[in-house]
Amino acid sequence: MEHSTHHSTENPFDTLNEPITQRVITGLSKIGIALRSQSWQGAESQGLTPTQGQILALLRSHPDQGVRLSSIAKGLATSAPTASDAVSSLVKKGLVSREQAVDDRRAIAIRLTPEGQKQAEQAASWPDFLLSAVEELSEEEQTAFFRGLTKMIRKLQEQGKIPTSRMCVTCQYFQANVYEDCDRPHHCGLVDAPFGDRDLRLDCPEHQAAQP
Amino acid sequence: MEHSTHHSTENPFDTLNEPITQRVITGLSKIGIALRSQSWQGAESQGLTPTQGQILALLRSHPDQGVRLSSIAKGLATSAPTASDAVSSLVKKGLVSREQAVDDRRAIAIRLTPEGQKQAEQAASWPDFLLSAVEELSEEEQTAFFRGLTKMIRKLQEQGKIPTSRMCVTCQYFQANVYEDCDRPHHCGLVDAPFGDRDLRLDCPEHQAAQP
DNA sequence: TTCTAATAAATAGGAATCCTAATTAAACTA
DNA sequence: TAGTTTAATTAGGATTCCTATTTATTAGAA
Repeated sequence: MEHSTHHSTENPFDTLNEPITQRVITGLSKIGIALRSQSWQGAESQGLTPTQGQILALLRSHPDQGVRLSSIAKGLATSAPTASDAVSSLVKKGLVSREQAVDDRRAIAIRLTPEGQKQAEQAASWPDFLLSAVEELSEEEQTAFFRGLTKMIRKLQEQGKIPTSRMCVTCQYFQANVYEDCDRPHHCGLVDAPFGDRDLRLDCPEHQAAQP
Repeated sequence: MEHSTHHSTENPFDTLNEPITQRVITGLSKIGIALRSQSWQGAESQGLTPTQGQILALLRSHPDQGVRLSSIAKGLATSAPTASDAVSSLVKKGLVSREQAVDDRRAIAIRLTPEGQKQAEQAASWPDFLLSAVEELSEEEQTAFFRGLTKMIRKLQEQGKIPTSRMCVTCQYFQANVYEDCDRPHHCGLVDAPFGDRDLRLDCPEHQAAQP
């Protein structure tokens, strides 16, 4: 009765407590509150709003070509008008340029200006207020936490509740669990090397979408 | 060279990848985007805004006495004016009442009306859109994830980056790691029973703040 | 006691967010 | 070519969000 039968019903917490799934959701909601309130603090110090800062950060992570307005709206999970407003503000501030897209004359290509480039650097780093909190976890805990996060994000993407991002697990170069090695069971066909859960990426520039 | 030296530098991901802490932060930011966009969807279907819905939910979890405006502002990590505006909207909609506080004539006591009671029920459940994502994790993964979440939230609270909530780990009834039992090492002095990480609460109505 | 902070909330004012609906222009498609 | 879809903007309205200010009340100090 000491080491093995712990999931018995004698534990008052089993009946008093909300299910753990519910408490995980509560916890994530609290992180959400922190993210919301800190996004204001981070952005305002730069004279930006959260949306504006997030647009700069998004442009920074897609440096190749100009980005469509619709991509921005999708990436931030806002409506097109909201994205358009924010881009207008950024143009007014000289951080971003609106250009004709070459391949579609309805569309625009949004790019960072040199000044925007600089600001984007800073804007992308506001979530680092979480760093010290993440560092409270041991390496193993971080890996486990990250794996859970990856699974959840993937599911949310499948459900259309979160913008799709360039994750390993949805990449054509990715082969899951092809090696015996517990630490590095996966294979990336692009760099042609094995890797593990803790190496998974959530937003890889080299991502090529796989067939579902 | 197969099972033990996995943290060698031969793994291209060790050098190519961002550190895992950074990717955890990226993942949490993505969850944050989901929370923001879904909070609109959840609230709008009720004719509310996210802030308004969150206020209803907060009032619901403090059913005893009327709640101060300042508590609401703190709990939602907004400024007092924002909270005041949202409360005014709720009063206009008949979901909430503003009363004189009995002990302090400057202060107000905010309460749910019967109609607000009903709406609060619904408003509190919008984060359940995460449920199916959390259920992607095994029981063990959920527990590990929850433990990580708890640690992070505690740290964020210490740093004042998140509103303090009524967590076990900051409660005077809580004694950490007093038992050998790995599954239930902690003790709750209120119900006088051992419990484990997966039973920890983030918002316990019986919470009594401990001395730091 | 009386004067002076400190606190609780509301108000003012302004920029931005957020939505839906409607508009304009261009690109597919039958 | 006509009709539909798509990309983006505009319009309009409620809300959010901030800081700074105002009013009332409480608490502390001389």
